Amino acid sequence: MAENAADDGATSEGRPARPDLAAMIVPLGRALMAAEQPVLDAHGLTMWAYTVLLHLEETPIRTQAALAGAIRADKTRIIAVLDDLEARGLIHRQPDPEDRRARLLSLTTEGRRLRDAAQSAIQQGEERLLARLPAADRSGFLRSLETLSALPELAPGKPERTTGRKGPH
Amino acid sequence: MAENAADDGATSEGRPARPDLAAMIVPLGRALMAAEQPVLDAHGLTMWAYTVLLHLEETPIRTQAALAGAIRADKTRIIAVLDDLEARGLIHRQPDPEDRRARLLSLTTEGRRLRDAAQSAIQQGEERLLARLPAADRSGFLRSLETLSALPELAPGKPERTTGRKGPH
DNA sequence: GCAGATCGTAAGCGCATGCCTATGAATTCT
DNA sequence: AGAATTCATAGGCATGCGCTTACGATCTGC
Repeated sequence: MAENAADDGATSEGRPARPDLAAMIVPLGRALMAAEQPVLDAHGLTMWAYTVLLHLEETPIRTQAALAGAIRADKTRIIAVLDDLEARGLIHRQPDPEDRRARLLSLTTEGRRLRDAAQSAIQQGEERLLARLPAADRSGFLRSLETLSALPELAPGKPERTTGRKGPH
Repeated sequence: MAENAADDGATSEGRPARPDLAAMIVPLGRALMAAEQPVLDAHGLTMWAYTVLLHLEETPIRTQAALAGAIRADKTRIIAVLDDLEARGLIHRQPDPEDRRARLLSLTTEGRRLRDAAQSAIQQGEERLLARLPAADRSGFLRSLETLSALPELAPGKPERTTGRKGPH
């Protein structure tokens, strides 16, 4: 295993020993989203709505702007989503007594129930994929994902100035 | 290892032991793409162009339609990309002598050089990310990615009927 | 040789999205 | 009190994309 880079990365600058991370991960994400779609449809949720439900539970969110930032959505774009979720009794949107400009967002019991049901079904489908991995790699894979997801340089940062999407990935 | 799901998935249907795969992978892919962008800019390549260069080398592609399918692009959309790449001497686009409707696509030496340079730079950046993973997990992570990428159910399949993008991820 | 299918190309439609601006309500600073 | 800021909301603009249609050139089957 000289500079031929057997399982080493492309550190040696030659032709790559592996595909680009993005070239593997982005399509993977695409496929996962595609797999989610039917489940979400079955639960009457859009991807945005599901994302909102997920993030409302995970961290205490106070302002809609904060929520929008957290899920990388436009502040003005989640309004309709929230309107819908509220109308269906899945979330509460009460004016903050401390700062009546803001609307306090929280899940209703019904919302939590739906979120749990959808997420459970989704993760069940994902497990079918993970089952394809050698058991030895599986937990490491998940651990690695969680590690990378927590990295600061992966944080939303700041979309510096792009209109709409960019590339194929 | 009861139903409490320590490192097990959400098979037991309760609150999830981990975030959704998509919720971790999609942002990761987004971040990777964002990290690629400056490198591509520096090499004078768009994401589409880079993707084309990558796929032209990897598998012998004969028709533009096949290429478009392989990179999940619209047949009509890569034309401009190919025009540009050809004009810059990075690819050849000769009419197939066997079927003069088709254009044979191939990388020029210059194209291969640029592709190698860009990919090398990109993977170098990716290595910095991978370095954050415990060495024990790293190779397994990459192996898992390659495994999952090769899965048939992750293959482009067929975008069944979506207009533009869909969700937040 | 003619009909139908295929390839590359061009042009247009519709859609989802991000960004910007404006408006009104409420808060904070001076 | 008045000015500046923040929040939620609404509307409009521009972009990137997928899909469809159309067209000419070409290949294939009859």
